[in-house]
Amino acid sequence: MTQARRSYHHGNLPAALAEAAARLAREGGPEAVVLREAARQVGVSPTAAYRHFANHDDLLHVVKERALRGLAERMEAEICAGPRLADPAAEALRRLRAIGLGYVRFAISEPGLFRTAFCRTDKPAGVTADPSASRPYQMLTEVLDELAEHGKIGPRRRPLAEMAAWAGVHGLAALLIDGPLARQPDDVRAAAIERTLDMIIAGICQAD
Amino acid sequence: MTQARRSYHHGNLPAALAEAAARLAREGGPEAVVLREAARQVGVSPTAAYRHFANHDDLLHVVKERALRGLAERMEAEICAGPRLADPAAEALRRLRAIGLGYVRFAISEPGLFRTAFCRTDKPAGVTADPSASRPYQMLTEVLDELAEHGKIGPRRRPLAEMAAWAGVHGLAALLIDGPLARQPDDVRAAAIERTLDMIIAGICQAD
DNA sequence: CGTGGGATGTTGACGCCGTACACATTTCTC
DNA sequence: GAGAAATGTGTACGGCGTCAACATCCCACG
Repeated sequence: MTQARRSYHHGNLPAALAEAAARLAREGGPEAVVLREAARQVGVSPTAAYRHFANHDDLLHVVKERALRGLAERMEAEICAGPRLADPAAEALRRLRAIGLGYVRFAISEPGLFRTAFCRTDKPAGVTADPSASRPYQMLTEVLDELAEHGKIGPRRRPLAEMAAWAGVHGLAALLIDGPLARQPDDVRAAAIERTLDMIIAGICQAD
Repeated sequence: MTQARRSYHHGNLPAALAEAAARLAREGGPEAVVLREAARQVGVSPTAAYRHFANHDDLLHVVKERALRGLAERMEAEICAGPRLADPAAEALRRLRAIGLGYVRFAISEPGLFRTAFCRTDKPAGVTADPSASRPYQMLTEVLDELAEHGKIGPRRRPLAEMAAWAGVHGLAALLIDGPLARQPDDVRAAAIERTLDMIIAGICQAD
């Protein structure tokens, strides 16, 4: 936590502000990222933020990038968590499932950050902030390529398979944190996750 | 369009405000729904709105319900558009696809309203505003039941199939209007829609 | 018919927000 | 060590949601 500073200068205001803003996003989603409140928590005047962020949207954008990074890390963790399988096709399937599971688990455990990761900002997603340029997306592509090699995905169906898979898990996450599944008991939610991941895998893995 | 009123009393302020707010949502999404602006467009003082809406969130909630109704209508229209097929299983599949198509087409043609339909509001979705209580959802359930009857969906896989299908189209819509697919040429977007609907149908229709 | 009360709309104010501008302080560089 | 560049402050403006007090209108009841 940030404590009262001794000198006129803060020392590392950009990082401190970003951290405070990220905390706000974590607890209340993108709407809760309020520049003045972040400055308040850091113990600095509101206008000080403008030395390091162009405007409110810029600050939000930084938090968004951070949230996307958190999502990516969660997904990677989920992939590494499971045991590697000997059969390459089975291993690819395991990874595909793990990627999806990491996605929705992050959404569930950090709904505020998840919503911030996909909130609209004026500034377009930069290289770092575009999920389709991130490491998990690369891994998804690799996994799908492997499945195609092993004949699990027909060549005509291979293109855009990442988008279809992404759509599935993203929608699932949305239903879980904001939609009708948010108000369901845990066992129902878990079953819905299983059912949807099954749908994605079966729907992705088709011959032509 | 609303024109200057003649008398002190407006005549139908609630409807006029809701309409103005809906217009704002249509053009700028939920963030654009600002009470004062709606009042301005109707030609009334900001506080007049408080005679008819508890607060800003209440107004937004009304627009949200309206947007959900628009989505439902679009889906129904899409179902009715196509030719009825003789084979009942094929007909059910056609409807399933039409439901999904209506969903994403509404999102594409009315992104502001679509985002408003699923934006967070303090007030929980009432009976009218809960999509899972709406007519299209009922139709989705019916279609899935039919597919189950005709053996296209295994009994163990039938439960929660609506959630899986919903997740798929909802995520697809999100990717199309805010995500990476938003910045793609039309042919890529169309292909992504096809690919994802295929995934959903194939993923839903599985034996146990 | 007229009058009084409830419904409806207005004015003014408050505190919050993002943000611009001028100024103060510190730190860095030559 | 002096000036320049970087960093933080104070003040102010307009916009927002919202409240309290007041104005206007309409209608129901005597």
